[in-house]
Amino acid sequence: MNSLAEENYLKAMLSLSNDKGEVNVNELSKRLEIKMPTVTSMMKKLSAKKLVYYQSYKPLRLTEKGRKEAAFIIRKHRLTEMFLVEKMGFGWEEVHSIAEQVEHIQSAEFFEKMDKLLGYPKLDPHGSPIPDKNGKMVWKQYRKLSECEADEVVKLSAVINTSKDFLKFLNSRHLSLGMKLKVKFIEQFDQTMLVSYGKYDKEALSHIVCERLLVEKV
Amino acid sequence: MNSLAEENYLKAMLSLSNDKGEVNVNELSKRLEIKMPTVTSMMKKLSAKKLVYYQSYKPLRLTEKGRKEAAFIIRKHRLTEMFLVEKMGFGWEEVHSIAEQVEHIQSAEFFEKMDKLLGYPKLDPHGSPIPDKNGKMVWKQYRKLSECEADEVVKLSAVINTSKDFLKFLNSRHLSLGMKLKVKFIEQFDQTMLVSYGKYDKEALSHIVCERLLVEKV
DNA sequence: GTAATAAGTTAGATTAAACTAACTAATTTA
DNA sequence: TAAATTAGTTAGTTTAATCTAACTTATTAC
Repeated sequence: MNSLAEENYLKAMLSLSNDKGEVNVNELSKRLEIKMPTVTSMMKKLSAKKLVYYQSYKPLRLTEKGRKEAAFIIRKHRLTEMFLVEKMGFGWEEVHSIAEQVEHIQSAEFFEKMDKLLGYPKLDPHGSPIPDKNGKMVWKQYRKLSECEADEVVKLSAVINTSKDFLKFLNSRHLSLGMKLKVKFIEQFDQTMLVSYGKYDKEALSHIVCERLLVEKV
Repeated sequence: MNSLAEENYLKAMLSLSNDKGEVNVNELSKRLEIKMPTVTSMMKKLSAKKLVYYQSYKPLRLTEKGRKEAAFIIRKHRLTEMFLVEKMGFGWEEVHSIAEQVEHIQSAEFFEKMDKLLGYPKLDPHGSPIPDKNGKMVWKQYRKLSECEADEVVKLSAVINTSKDFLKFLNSRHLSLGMKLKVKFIEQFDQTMLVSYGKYDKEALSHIVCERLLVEKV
């Protein structure tokens, strides 16, 4: 059994690891808001538990065991977010911090029940994939809205940032998943996009925002 | 904010305190399975936080603040048990250990939502009262089945022990809350009771069991 | 009412998970 | 390529929560 702290390291490692499955101590340190020496010593501990490959000054990698345990925590997190939205009536901007706590509950049946009640969902309320019971998780091939060109029409399918503030901002602009967006104009100067969707004809969305919106072909 | 450990001490204190609101270090130590010196030092800490009145060699008492915080944790525990049974399809024997973890979640809205979805229940699945938002909790005037006399007819309204084993035993005898029980005979030798209920005519229930069944007048 | 037992406390050690200060290795830049 | 910067490690400290051993106070039993 892993401690709460250990679970948080594993989860952060999986969500930060690149295509090679590598993470740096520094990145982990920033994400977890824990100083680097503490991260190093935890890596040695997780290495002793065969959850992480650790070699001094080399990038960190999860072992297969570590990756599975991390995926299972993310599974619990995302199932919880879905449950909170679908079964308990929360808004998508409210669920992250609750799920952050619920994900550590030790009870396979609890999450099995959620999964079943939700009808075995594949995506969470922010469009992120829910890992399956074997720890398998596949991201669809989304593009960032910021990478689209003028006149393109796309569907908003996921958001990168799940912070309350960002999601409240999207709510205030009546942006939600599944919506069709049309890029009307891109300001060369600062990459601001003018987008039409729903009742909005030329809504200005900053580059910062457009980089966090994942879209796919309609 | 109180730590997980602190919350467990507060909860145990409230559930163990007698009519005078007193608990002993020893009782707490046994309930929490934590050695007495550790309990003493935690009491000093909680005393510094104005949650407990502590004087060397005197019985322990919660302050009003401590009592409220303890009641709120018990509220969260019992709402969770009710939610697990009513909304997620768990059996009453399965919910204790999950609720033991969920009760520590910090999110007033989460438990407000549960409460609302459940229709503001007054009792949990084991017949224990759910403290209200002000920390008020009143036990109905139940008697133990073991205190009943032959020929009495009563209603099973609550159980004292919520351990999985005990509740599985009750399940195996098809005993559940709300059931009408008739005491047919009491064995003087060992206090075993022969009880009729449902399809059972003379079911033998040991003293140990009868002491854990709370009943009221029909 | 004293001796035995139970309950409670004090002192000091341990472990997990964090920190800072100081050092070393790797990478970037001029 | 040498210097500066950034990343990573080592050593030692801190805090929360636990423990054991030894001691003190309170209660119970004869």
